[in-house]
Amino acid sequence: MHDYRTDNITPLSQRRDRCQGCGLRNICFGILHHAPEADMLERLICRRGPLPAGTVLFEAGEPLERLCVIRVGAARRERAERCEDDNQRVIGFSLPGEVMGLDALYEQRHPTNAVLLQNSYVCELPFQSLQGLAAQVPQLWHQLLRLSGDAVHQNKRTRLAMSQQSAEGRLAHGLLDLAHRMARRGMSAETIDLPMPRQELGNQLGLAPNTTSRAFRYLGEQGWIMADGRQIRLLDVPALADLANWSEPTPTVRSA
Amino acid sequence: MHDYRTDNITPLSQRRDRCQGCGLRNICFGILHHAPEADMLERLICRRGPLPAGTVLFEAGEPLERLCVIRVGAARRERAERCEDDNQRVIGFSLPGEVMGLDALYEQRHPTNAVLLQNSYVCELPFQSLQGLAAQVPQLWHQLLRLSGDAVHQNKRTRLAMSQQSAEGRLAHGLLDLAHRMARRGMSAETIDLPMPRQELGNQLGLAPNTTSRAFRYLGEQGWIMADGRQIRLLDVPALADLANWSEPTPTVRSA
DNA sequence: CGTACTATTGATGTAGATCAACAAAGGTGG
DNA sequence: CCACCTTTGTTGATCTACATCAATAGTACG
Repeated sequence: MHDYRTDNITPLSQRRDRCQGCGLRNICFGILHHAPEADMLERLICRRGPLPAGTVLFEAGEPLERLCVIRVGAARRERAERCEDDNQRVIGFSLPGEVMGLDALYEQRHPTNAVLLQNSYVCELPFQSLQGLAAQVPQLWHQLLRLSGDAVHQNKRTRLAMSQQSAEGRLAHGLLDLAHRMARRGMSAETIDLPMPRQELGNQLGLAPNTTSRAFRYLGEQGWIMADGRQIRLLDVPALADLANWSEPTPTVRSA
Repeated sequence: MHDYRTDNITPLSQRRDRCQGCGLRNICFGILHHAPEADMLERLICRRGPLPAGTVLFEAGEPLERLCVIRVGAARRERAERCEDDNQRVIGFSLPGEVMGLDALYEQRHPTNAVLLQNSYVCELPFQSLQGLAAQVPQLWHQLLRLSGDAVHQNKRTRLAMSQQSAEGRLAHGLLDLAHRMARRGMSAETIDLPMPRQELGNQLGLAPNTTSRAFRYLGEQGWIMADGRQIRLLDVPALADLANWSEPTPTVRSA
């Protein structure tokens, strides 16, 4: 594993395809689309890729220097300490378009590792520069706070599901969560391409590998989902939502 | 249950005891202590109390109008929908000094109810006004983002504990979490006065009432804690931390 | 063609939910 | 003051969901 920071940097001068699948739209969620400040933000962003699976974006304890958004790919967030059981470390996953690094603000250093699950393209944004820009565009602060606040809420809900649901319910919750988050970014909510092995998904849901397998089988047998390898099709979202005690607009319903 | 907004409002003109156990210090965490802007923030804050236990501070779906900080007391956060099992609704607890409402930013409306567990004193801060002040003191945005980001991380950790730990481990985690959060606000980390019934704490940890009781007994028998009613003394924090797979500075170690 | 890694399936044991009874504490009204 | 009820906590007995152990494929990759 080598330091990825030195390779695959696309010089800014060569890339002016703003908002074209890059992190800009994701970070700003449309706020700056047509503002002149969008250009300024654009200039602060640094794109990197392709980076191979396994690349460490940042490690726990590292000082927060930049926010990071995956353009294409996915990452796993994990605790720093090696546990006896190596599988008990996954804290969560980061999908394309989701801002990574906000949870580092409290201590000014990253609380977890971030490791790429697939070959990925990422955007980076020095936090210092962002602060500078935000001083001129206060809405940017508001936007970051929105994203962060949402993450709080989502995590609370998932925590509730984890502590109280059956294995099948957890899996349903996990799948709906992924679909929900992908739908937000304009990706298909019906067909999920799991960026991680099934077992790792199960593990993050607190399930043993074989329990995960059985839960997948169960959902398939009920006709709620169609699973083919890592391709998961959600056939009956309402049923899944019911099973998972999901209590918000289901993934197919786009939120504003 | 009546609308609490109309009673027990202390006119601002009568209260100039700034930073004296009020939410100001809590929200600003010392940032504005000596700045002239502290006065401005001070003027925006509205204190209320005493409010009786059971008071609904806000309900899910309500638009976000103000942030709220408990000065004395505690609150329970719960889902809006009535489940078959009424106990499966607790999302979390809010302790004195913790900002409530940031999770409402994404949708601009509160995702959960907030109900007082005890007779409490609270501070309120209209979000509009806060935005105005933050425009002049950008550090305030940063501070809010810090708090929110920290909440994200804490919730992720708890989620991990919930999904993978034994009953005793969960309880240990829950107690350490409370102690940790109280210690941050300068309260004792050794002796916890549970603001909620034990069973409700257990419930939030995904434990049945009788399992909660047994877990308490176990921790007591090991000599890790001394429990007398709602008074819990943490006798062996390292042991608890080990059991809970706690992986951060233990409550007695004050973080900067 | 072997060595990982990932997934499936069966057999077994156990942690904890559930059911049920009871005890202690706090409130309320007579 | 005491009878009464509600809330909260404890303890035992049973039952089940899931972890665990173990074996076997299927795939990918060197």
